[in-house]
Amino acid sequence: MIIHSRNTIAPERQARLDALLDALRANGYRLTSQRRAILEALVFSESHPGAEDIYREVAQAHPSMSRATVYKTLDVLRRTGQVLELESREGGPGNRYDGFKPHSHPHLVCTSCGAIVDIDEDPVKDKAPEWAASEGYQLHDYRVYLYGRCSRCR
Amino acid sequence: MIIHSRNTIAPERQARLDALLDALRANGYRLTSQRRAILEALVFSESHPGAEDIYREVAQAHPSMSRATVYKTLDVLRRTGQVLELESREGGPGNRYDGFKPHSHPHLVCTSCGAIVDIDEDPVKDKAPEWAASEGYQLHDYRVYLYGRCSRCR
DNA sequence: CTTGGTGCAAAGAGTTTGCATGCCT
DNA sequence: AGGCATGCAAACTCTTTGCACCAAG
Repeated sequence: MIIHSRNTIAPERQARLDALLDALRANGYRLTSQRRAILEALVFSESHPGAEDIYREVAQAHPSMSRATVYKTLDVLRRTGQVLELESREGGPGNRYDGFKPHSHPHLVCTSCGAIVDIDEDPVKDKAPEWAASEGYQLHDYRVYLYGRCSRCR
Repeated sequence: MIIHSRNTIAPERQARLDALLDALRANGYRLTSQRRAILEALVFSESHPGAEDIYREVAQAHPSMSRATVYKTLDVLRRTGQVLELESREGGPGNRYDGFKPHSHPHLVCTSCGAIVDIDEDPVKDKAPEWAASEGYQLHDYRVYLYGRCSRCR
């Protein structure tokens, strides 16, 4: 999977990267070169990469990079709410990550090639708290996955 | 996890079990005593059991039961569209299954104890095909998971 | 300097698979 | 009788963990 082709500069991605770095600093985490590389790969990817994708991308510049470091960094980001973890298995093995838009939003997953695209509309967002409350639950988060076949795979 | 307490007869569950048996027969699958037991555990459970829950329930009457048989039977049911597989990891490890209402519908998952309850409203159902089409995807299925803490866990 | 981070390897968990035996149809 | 189903164990994959070494602050 191609993480990104950084031919054109994406200012909003750069801003998001800065915000991520700030968030880690604010939480007392150290900014190692490995972490910077992982954050960069995450934020500049438009394909909702998996841990393995991030590892392969980052390992090019950091040959000694370990998968464990990728997982540990993803764990840090998850705990600080800076990455959205997609747990759907339908788009291939392993979890997928969104570091650019870390708030919950619906995703459309190709069950053939694993491509994932964001959906901008979200009818669940507003209703979810009521539903949860009516069952006595305190809502924390939610996920919406649509499964289908993308145009390229058909 | 308690699969079910069958003190009161649930006619709609029995009807669903019969439909499941018919579906397997219609697809040329053999009805072994193990399969019957697994289907029964699935259909009469109100807790969206995981594979391990089903195994433990069924193993009581079938001491030689294998986990592999549970997984293989779930695979048969999945392929024939007779069970809804919930892949969310937030409610504990392992997939969860709904054999009573095999059509997709939203679920509310307790991230503390893993309890899962059905949500009857579903604003995604109607909108999903449009969203998918607008991205060039052919929609097959979808999932909606709400995560929270149930009243007992708070 | 001090403490948290990294990288390696091994462990872990859930699920799948190969194969000999068994039993449904 | 024939062939799918079962059960055992091993394999597999993704992810987590323990620990010695290293580097950020």
